Amino acid sequence: MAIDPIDISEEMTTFKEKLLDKGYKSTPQRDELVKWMFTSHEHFTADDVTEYFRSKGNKVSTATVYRVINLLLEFGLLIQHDFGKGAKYFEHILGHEHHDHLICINCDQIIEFVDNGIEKLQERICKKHGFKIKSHSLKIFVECTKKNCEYRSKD
Amino acid sequence: MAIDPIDISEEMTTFKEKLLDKGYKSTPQRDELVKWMFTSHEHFTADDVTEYFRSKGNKVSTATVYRVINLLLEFGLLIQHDFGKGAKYFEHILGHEHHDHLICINCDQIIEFVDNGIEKLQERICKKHGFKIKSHSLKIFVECTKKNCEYRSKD
DNA sequence: GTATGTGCAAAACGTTTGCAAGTTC
DNA sequence: GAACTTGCAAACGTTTTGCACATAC
Repeated sequence: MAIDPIDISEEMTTFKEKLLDKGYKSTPQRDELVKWMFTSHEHFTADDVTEYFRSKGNKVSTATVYRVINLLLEFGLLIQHDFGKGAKYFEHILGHEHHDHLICINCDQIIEFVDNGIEKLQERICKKHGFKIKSHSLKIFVECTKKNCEYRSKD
Repeated sequence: MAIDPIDISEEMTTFKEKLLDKGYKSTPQRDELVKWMFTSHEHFTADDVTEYFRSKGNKVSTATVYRVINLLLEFGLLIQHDFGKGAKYFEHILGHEHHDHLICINCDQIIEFVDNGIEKLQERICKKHGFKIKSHSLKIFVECTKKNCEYRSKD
């Protein structure tokens, strides 16, 4: 799939500002990793990142990958998902309106969708219970229609 | 909190029938563990179970606890949740209509709620995308109002 | 020059598995 | 007694951490 390049220069600036703000330093590793994560069009795991850089011949240590991810989470520039597939999945927030996910229980397919009904529902429920909303996560587990996915459509 | 005892005898029978059905055997460990899980009014982790039995002086091995949990999941008598708190949480299905969760991001409080709007929403979305619904999970992350929970209400 | 970041290997965590000994049917 | 279950410890996959060395400011 062709990647239509997003302009991430503004967000890179935000990132660097946040770094300095907190007394952290700008390094080539952080730059490269953050650039990759901001440009990624998919949900990715820590391992995806490491593997990508390894395959390009640029070694990054797992530790650094996780440290950068945690930095971005702290800055609110990355969102974490738990799709029940073992590892955590991440996704940057650039130009993404809030969305939820359809997850195939058999294969790795994850589809995003947006539905305004949920936002209203969420507000209604939190108002009723008197809590302060921070975020929500709606996952609908489905069986998808990919050809390579029929293998467990028993029951 | 006083526990109002539920009658689980019917479900214990179901459990034993399913065991025999699949050529598995009934053992004292399974009985005790399943009884505890069916009687539990809370979401629990594998560790909660192990700890409970240890504290009572009845040793159970972690392996057996996990094996029983997986058995109940296989039988559809237990539901698994991922609340982003590290370990998996489990909950029996007895007398529980489907519900979703409010999760405090700071403390361990998890509140259940029922809202019919979600069911309709779920159907609408799956119909639109042409997938077969298996289940859904709506989690609303909030900050709760427990006294022991104010400690991270900054930002 | 000091504080912070990196990479490595080791540890930590929740969960699963191989195997010898014990139980159930 | 054949098949299944248990408990232990070892293995697992993901994520974190301690530490010596390297880098940014």
